[in-house]
Amino acid sequence: MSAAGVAGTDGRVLRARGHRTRARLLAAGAEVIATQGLHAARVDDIVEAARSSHGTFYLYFSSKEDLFEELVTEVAGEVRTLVAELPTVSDTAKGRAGLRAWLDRFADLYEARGSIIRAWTEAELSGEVAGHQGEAVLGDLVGTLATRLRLPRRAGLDPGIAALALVTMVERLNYYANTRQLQATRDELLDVLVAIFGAALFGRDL
Amino acid sequence: MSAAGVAGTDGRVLRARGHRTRARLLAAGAEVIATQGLHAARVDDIVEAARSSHGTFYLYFSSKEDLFEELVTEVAGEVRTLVAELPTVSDTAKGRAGLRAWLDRFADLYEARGSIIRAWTEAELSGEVAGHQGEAVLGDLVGTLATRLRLPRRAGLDPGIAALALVTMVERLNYYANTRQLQATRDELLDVLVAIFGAALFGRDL
Amino acid sequence: MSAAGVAGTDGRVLRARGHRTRARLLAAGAEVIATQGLHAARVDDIVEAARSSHGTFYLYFSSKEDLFEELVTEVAGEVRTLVAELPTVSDTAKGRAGLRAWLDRFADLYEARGSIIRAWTEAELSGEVAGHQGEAVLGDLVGTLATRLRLPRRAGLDPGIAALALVTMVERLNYYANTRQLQATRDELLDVLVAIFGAALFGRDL
Amino acid sequence: MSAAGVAGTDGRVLRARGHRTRARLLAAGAEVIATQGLHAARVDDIVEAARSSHGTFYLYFSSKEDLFEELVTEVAGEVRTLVAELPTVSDTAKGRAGLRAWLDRFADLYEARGSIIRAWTEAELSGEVAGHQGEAVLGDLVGTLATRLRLPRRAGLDPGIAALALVTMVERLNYYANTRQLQATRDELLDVLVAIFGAALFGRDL
DNA sequence: TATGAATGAGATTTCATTCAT
DNA sequence: AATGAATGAAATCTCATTCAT
Repeated sequence: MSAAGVAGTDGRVLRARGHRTRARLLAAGAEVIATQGLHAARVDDIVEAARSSHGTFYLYFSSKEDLFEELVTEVAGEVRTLVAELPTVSDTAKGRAGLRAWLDRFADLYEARGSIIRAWTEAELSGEVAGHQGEAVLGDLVGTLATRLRLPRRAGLDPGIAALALVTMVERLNYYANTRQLQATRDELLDVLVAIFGAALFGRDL
Repeated sequence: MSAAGVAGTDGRVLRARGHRTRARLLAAGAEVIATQGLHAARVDDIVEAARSSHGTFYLYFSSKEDLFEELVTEVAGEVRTLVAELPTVSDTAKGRAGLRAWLDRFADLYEARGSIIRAWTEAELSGEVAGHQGEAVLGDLVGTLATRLRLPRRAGLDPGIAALALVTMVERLNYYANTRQLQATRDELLDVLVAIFGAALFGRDL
Repeated sequence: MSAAGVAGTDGRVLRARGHRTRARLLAAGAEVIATQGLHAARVDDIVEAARSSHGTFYLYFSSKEDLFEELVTEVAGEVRTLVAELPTVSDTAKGRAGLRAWLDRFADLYEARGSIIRAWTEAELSGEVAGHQGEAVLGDLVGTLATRLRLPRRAGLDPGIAALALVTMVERLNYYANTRQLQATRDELLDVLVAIFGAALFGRDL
Repeated sequence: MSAAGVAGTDGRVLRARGHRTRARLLAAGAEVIATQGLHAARVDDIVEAARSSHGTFYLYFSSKEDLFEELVTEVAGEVRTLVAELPTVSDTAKGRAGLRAWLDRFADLYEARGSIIRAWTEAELSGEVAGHQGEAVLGDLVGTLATRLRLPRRAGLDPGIAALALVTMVERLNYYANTRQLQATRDELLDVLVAIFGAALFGRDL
């Protein structure tokens, strides 16, 4: 989406200043939601963090949900991009290194955007936001994994379920690492994920 | 907790009718929270579902959060009981059968109580409820798993992290199964979980 | 009012047990009002203090105000009795001693009943209770004082106003003494009151 | 306090319109509290009297008590100013005239602000408001009186108690005059007060 | 005569959104 | 393009009073 294409609520095409203000509000929204959670985040907090005002907020977003969906769309794009770059994983040193590198990038993304991802999951579940980008992105990720990871078929397992199992494991482990409920270094985290992936994929030792 | 020991907000000991009303409110609370989420659930909805009134609600609970914590304590007890019964898993048919049976019971519990567990996780994270039973129960589960599953040490992996990874996988897979984002039979679910556990624990093929 | 004449809300004549319960509620009401003030005093507190119940409360009093008015009537009677015993004050040692003794009894009464008297004043003023016994009792006291104290007429002063001035001084000084805003012994209190009365009445030195 | 320094609940600096609204709410609050008393005064009444709304009310005050404390601070300032201007009273025509003039100003202040003063006294006593400005102001007044009135020491009276006695007399007499429980002209009121003060201070005839 | 459960009107407070400048 | 004042619907919680036993 090019900057020129972004418009305010009423469809006006925005000038430079407008873009900056809009971006400030988005960033403030992300920050406030990360800190306080989606529900506790009040428009008041967001405009204060953005050093803006209520009136201005509604100049750029039609509602609080609107801003949130915008954030989700942003993050969904980033996730899709990352998913597209998931390497085909083979049972070689190179294959493992590629997987580890990819999981490292995922961890980076989660560190930066995890709060949005979490809020998004919760919100979609409770039906508080309209779209269902979440399911789509998740389905995308699971589908790609199921394909690229070449999960063995011989055991009669559903590769979709297995892929989902592994995906959620990755997501949750990053979640706990970011919420400080898990004290672990990035390397320890990746060690465990790669080991379990490896065992699941190639039947290797843990 | 014997019935005689349960009391209203002000410490009164309740009679039979009181107990019934209180139980009705708890059940209604669980149902409404399951359906709408903790935030969207209004006291209004709960008392309506319980065919009771605001005044009565506050006779038994000091706030919506109070009722919720009560529910959480209930569920936490059930989870702890189940955790205590986690078998030691060995690489035998019997060991796998024991694990599968336990995961089946976990799935049952999650089916019945998952909505509370989810709301609880979210609420604790955003600091909306006082206690931290969630972390304690999770730590309990992870610790028990790390011990009983005899995760291999030779790979230099942190057993705590590995146990957490497996636990979250179990929890999330049940989550998606219950929220209908995952269409899978109970058997398909257990197949995948047992397979990944087996691979992680004993280095076997998926 | 004889015990036999006291009845419950519905006009029933009460038996011994009923009388005791009613008395317990009255005493509890006085205590709670003294401690927490009229507004903060909830029926809940009163019945708890009386080790009774809501249902029982409304068996004896038609409302919270009803109990309060009963208390006021009681106190009003005590005040009237005391007022009736106000001695004629002459400018002699005996006259002063009589005045001092009477003020001492007033202080006793205020110590015991001041909280009711205060609540009563406030409530009547804000129109929260129906009756106007307060004004009547005050008028009675002022009238009696104006007569018995033989306030000098020659200065052209209105004896009613002067009597009111002195009465309020007595009431407020006791008030501050009882609310601990004034740290004074009973003797210091009486010294000041007698001195100012004396000066006002007989033009003597303070 | 300059207008620029006054802010809403959240510390925003207000513009002209905001100041007007805030002032309207304060005035309405004073009026409603005067009429109905602190307890009976509902936020609803206040915003209606101010032709404003609930939301606006809480934009400027964090609660009903907050508004009330603001009023009290205002009045406390006025009382302190008046107290500071209490003249040293000597036993001369000029001294009496000065005292009378001061009592006249006190009566004016009480006429305008008495309702606040009364509510304030009651509220502080029952612990419904946080501050204890009342005791401080009263102590101030009593201390100043005790000093400036040169109450005779020879009688062995505590000047603090005597000053308090006189102060309360002034306050209460104004109170009864304003609540229409005392029908008296301003002059009659002042006559009595000056006379009793004079008698107390200089041992003169009433 | 006593009890305690149940009620619901009414009060306070919050906050997304709109309005006026 | 920006601001901040104003709004009011909706949610929580209290408590005097009534009901059922």
